[in-house]
Amino acid sequence: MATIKEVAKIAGVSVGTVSNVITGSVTVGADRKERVLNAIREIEYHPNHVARSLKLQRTKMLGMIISDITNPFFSQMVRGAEEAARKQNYLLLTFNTDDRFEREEQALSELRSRRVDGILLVVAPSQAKPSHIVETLKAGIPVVCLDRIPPGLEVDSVTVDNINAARDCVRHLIAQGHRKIGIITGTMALQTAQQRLQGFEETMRAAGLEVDRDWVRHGDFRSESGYQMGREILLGKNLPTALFISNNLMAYGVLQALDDFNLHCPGDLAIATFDDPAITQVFRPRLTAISQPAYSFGYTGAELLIQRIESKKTGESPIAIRLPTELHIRESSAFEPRTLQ
Amino acid sequence: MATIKEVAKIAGVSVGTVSNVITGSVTVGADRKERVLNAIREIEYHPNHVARSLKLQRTKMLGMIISDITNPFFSQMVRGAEEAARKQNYLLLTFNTDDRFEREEQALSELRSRRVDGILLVVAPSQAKPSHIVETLKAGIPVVCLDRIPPGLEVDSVTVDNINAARDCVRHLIAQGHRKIGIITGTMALQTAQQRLQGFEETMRAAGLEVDRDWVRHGDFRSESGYQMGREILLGKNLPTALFISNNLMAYGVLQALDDFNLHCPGDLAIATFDDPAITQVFRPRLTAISQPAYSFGYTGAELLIQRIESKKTGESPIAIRLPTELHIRESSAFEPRTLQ
DNA sequence: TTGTACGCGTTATCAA
DNA sequence: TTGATAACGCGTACAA
Repeated sequence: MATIKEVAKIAGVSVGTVSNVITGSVTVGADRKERVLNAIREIEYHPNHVARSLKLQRTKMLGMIISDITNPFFSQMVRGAEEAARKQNYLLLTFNTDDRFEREEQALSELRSRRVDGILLVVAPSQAKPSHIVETLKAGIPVVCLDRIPPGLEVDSVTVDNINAARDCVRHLIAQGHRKIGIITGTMALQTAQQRLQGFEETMRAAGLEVDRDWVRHGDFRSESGYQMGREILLGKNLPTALFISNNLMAYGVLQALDDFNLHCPGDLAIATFDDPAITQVFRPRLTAISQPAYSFGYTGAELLIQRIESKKTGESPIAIRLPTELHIRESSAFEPRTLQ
Repeated sequence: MATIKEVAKIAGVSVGTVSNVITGSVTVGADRKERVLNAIREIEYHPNHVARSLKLQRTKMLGMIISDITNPFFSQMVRGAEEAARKQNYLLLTFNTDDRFEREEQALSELRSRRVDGILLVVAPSQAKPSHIVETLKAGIPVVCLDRIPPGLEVDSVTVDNINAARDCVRHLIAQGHRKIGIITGTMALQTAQQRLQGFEETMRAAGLEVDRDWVRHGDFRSESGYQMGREILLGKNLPTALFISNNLMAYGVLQALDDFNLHCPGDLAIATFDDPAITQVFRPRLTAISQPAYSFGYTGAELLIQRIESKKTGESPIAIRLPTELHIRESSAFEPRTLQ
């Protein structure tokens, strides 16, 4: 690998001059500049970013910790973050935790060793105090939490209003004619799951509607749990006519369960869900869904993070960005129970 | 940020000893080791990986260049690569090119500056000679091409047998009773697109079936092009009964087009496609699809790449790994034209 | 405007 | 087994 020294030798100038040409911070005489540029091209010199990072004490890398890139919600998020990052010459180092706390700890530790300039974090569920995050912050590494906020932590964040989104969605189900409505929650250790449940319960209570205890099931945001909970509900004696499901993956699981029983949506069970990836929209049933601005989560989060990094303001009060959601009403939430047909 | 020097001072030993404790390469006396470990914990020392990289001349980072993480095919691939990488303590630096050649060049250049130890590459379509890849290889940075092989380049690769996969799929359509079959190809500058078309044409010819020129459309692997080509075909006077589509995204586009015309699959137009992401399988219509081992592309590719890196065998003849595909026959390819009902 | 020399935090070599 | 020290490649004072 060519070094700055070799470039200097070929161009017949000093390393300082080459460096000045590259960074552009200091003006260099036109002739020398020319010679340097030629030398760079000649030996295909690529500035060693590792050495530069060591010297400058910053890597121009952002760490990004998510649960699973395979979930369209997160792949959109990563895409958004990457785009915002690249625009300011940052690169992304991505980790999947599968929502496992140990993995998050490992990722954070690794990222600190790698000396990333900041971290985008979708926290994993946990009962433990988020001391690993606190320590990271204390070490002067900015962290922006995306989608979820760890309980009892003051930190920059980009979120949505889960309570209101859930409320609107459940109201819609009621307006459709549904009275017997159930819910599959996400991992209850997560704030988002709690809030979606809260929105559901408040709305049902306000409408004076009973919720059978069998209709409230706690999943973990993965499709297998949706499948499992869906089955359990369908095996009950008293069936709801509609289900509010706390994310897309679990909704797919429920659809799978319906299929097993040879049941249909919405005829046998109506469904409304969080998350609304574009790819599913050409298929049937069309899902009534609360769309979250997944891409913006990443984009906005990265922008905020970089701002924090470059302004070096530590100890500021946390910035909390709220992004809007939107309820898309489609066929899966229709009220058309079989018995009426 | 704490340094190894501070650890040494606190533990009352030399930096060399601390280093030995950390890397574990040299045996250190039990008492000193103890003291070092305590000091590390006390000041929360995280070894500076940047400095280590500079010294060791390797970063334990892999570059990964794909077209779009948002496509489930690639997110699976990235996930696989990440898992294989982490198993051997490598991290992934990911780039989306949107299949644009300039972005690929930028990415490669950036990755070389970052001194990644190797690169996983899904090449973008291009007429140009892949000199940027050749130069990278020449610089001693191993590259493994995933899914697609750039024309005229000897390089390690992980691919599938596109010709045979397409052949099997088209044979299935014929066996179903279809005689009027069209195709939407991918970007024709890409080997995969060419091969899928080739498999299609060979099979049709072998079966003595005519292919209307209007039924052969060239897309670009993105859903918009599937939508566009789908519309054009549906607007024609002579309609095919089935369409072989070269990837998942374009298939969604075609479904969208069918929807616009209030037409149904497979009743009005049967469909078979490349790629088979799990999430779509609970929806209708169920797509007849050729599943590719997306995860394995990444996993196997990363393993191969790391092997190359660590064995340092340069100038070896390229290794070409072939992964199996599988045809999943579902309802979207059924032969049940409306006129017969 | 240009060149020299130092230091960023490690690891490896060598001598003790 | 341990400690001192020389790189790794770059950016940047500082001197010229």
